[in-house]
Amino acid sequence: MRIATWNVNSIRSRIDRVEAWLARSQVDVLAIQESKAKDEQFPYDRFRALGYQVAHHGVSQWNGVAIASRVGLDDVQVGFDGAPGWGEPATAEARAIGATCGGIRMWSLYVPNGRALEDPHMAYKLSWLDRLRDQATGWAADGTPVALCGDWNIAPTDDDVWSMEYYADKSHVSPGERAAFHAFLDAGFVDVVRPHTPGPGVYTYWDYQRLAFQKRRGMRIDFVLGSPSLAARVAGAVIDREERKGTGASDHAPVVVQLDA
DNA sequence: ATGGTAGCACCGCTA
Repeated sequence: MRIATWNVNSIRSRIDRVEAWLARSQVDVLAIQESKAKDEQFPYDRFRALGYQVAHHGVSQWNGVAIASRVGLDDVQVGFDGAPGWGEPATAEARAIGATCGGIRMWSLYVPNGRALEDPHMAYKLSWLDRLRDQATGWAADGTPVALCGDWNIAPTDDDVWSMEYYADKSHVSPGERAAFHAFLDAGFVDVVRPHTPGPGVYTYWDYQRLAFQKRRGMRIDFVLGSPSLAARVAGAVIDREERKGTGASDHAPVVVQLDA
């Protein structure tokens, strides 16, 4: 079985590329982030035509998460208990959806950006991650294979950014964010991609600006964190940077994990 | 050459 995660940066503008990528990548389950669509705008039919069931959660033009599966899709959960909201008044954003696909408890996660170190969005990001870790620990407690897939908006080590000088005073690399990410590892989750895609200089995201992709100026911020029983089944992983090329690409590359059996 | 992109919805916001 093959699972993947991809921040598509608008499903409506990217659907042709997503369709073509599914056809050639042959993934069984795809966690999608940043659909930038409400449920009624999501192109369900395009996925169905390829043999995938889809669960999508989108409430505005921002955020939006989905799971597409051709190995079953059951027990869909929108959001997670205790997830903090944003705005005034604080309301839950469309940043998490879970479903059981082929025996794997899949989660598509779009972690809040943080924006800047002193921005209120940073506290929201850290709180959101703390609550997620608390919940995810419970999901995996009985040995269920859990895959926390998504855009984490954190570069956990210096090797995960093209320049620490550039990011020194910016979000994504701060000690607080890295601690929030590391807390998942402490809870038993494993970055199942890194052993198969060693760095430095290996990224999943490149800004659209300043020819970042061509200059190899990226960040590794998209991850599949597996519970121990999932991690034990990982046979390989790739970051499909070919998909970042050409006109009409998302600014994120898909990340694919091959599982035994 | 000291700026550059992209997407959505609206003329700014988010990334």
